[in-house]
Amino acid sequence: MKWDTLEEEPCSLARTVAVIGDRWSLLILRECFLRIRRFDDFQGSLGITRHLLADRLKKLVRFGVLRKIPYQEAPKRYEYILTQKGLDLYPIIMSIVHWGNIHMVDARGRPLLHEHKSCGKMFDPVMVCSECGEPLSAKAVHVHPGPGARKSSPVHASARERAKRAAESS
Amino acid sequence: MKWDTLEEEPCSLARTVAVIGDRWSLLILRECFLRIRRFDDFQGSLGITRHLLADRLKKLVRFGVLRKIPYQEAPKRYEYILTQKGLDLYPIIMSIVHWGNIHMVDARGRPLLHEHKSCGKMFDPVMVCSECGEPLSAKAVHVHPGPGARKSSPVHASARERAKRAAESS
DNA sequence: GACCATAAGTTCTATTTTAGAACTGTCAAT
DNA sequence: ATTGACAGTTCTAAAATAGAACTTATGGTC
Repeated sequence: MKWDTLEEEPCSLARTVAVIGDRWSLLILRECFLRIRRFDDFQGSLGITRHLLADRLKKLVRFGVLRKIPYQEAPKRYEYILTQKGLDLYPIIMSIVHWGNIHMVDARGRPLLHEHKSCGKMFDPVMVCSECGEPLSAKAVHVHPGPGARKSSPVHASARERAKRAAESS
Repeated sequence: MKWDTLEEEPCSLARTVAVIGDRWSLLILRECFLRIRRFDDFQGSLGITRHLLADRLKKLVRFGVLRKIPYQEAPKRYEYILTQKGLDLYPIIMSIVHWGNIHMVDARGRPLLHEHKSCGKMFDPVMVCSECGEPLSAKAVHVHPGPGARKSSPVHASARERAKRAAESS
């Protein structure tokens, strides 16, 4: 599968993965949320090769996640800042950080703590239902095909076929 | 940077990216949450090469995200199911899907809709503060070094150096 | 008994991507 | 005139991926 076929999949996860589904994009975005904006700062803090950094920044700009803003003329220099579309990635970044905090920390504990300015407390992110406000778990969610679903979704094709065969043979 | 150096970074995001930070791992996990469990079903629904699928499943088992459970003897066959550690990835998957629903859908609309069984309504996931329950935004969060932080964090090294130079020259 | 199917991989080669380092161009300051 | 900052580009070697064929174990069919 090529990266550009991924963008066209009838699946919101696949399309998002086409944008952020590689390690460097996610690490670059982490830096963006930590107020890093310039090429050499990304390069220095991440240890990414300059070649790949240029490539990934270009991709994130192309997808509208980052915007190139000039911060000086002569010589013309740009910095990369998050668009609203990019800022909306915050729940993804935070849920990734939170999972790492729970499952991947060593004996020394968390590398970073997060303070919620509104309430002044150190917090963890919690994902809740927009309708009832209760915390979400995989088991409490049922999936339905939406208007953008593919007629015959490939997602369950072979599992469905096995189910059909089982039904026929009984 | 190698994948295994990523696991040891003093950053919960980097460590999580070492586990799920490639397109196939995320797509495999999507299938897991849609109740796909078997090798050929993953292969058929994703179109991933068998080689890479075997490799990624092995990695996810190694990290304790999936567990191999025998479902028949003679010949011995296994299926892959999510551990609790794997189930805890749900907020990550959901926030990725949600971002795609908002920013990457075409004219036809969302491929999938989600129903919250507890309240019976179609919902979107919302990330809130564990302490006050308010929705989170990047701007309302302040980051502090935690107990597992590196002494001299490389994260802001060059930005800090620039700040220092600016201070000295003024 | 020979032949086909199922399931879960493994092996092979060609292509693509990435790592690592060096190089380019523009301007400012010394 | 030289040095340094900044934002890239170019180069080659190493690693990862795609795509297809092959393997192993078993059960069922002609």
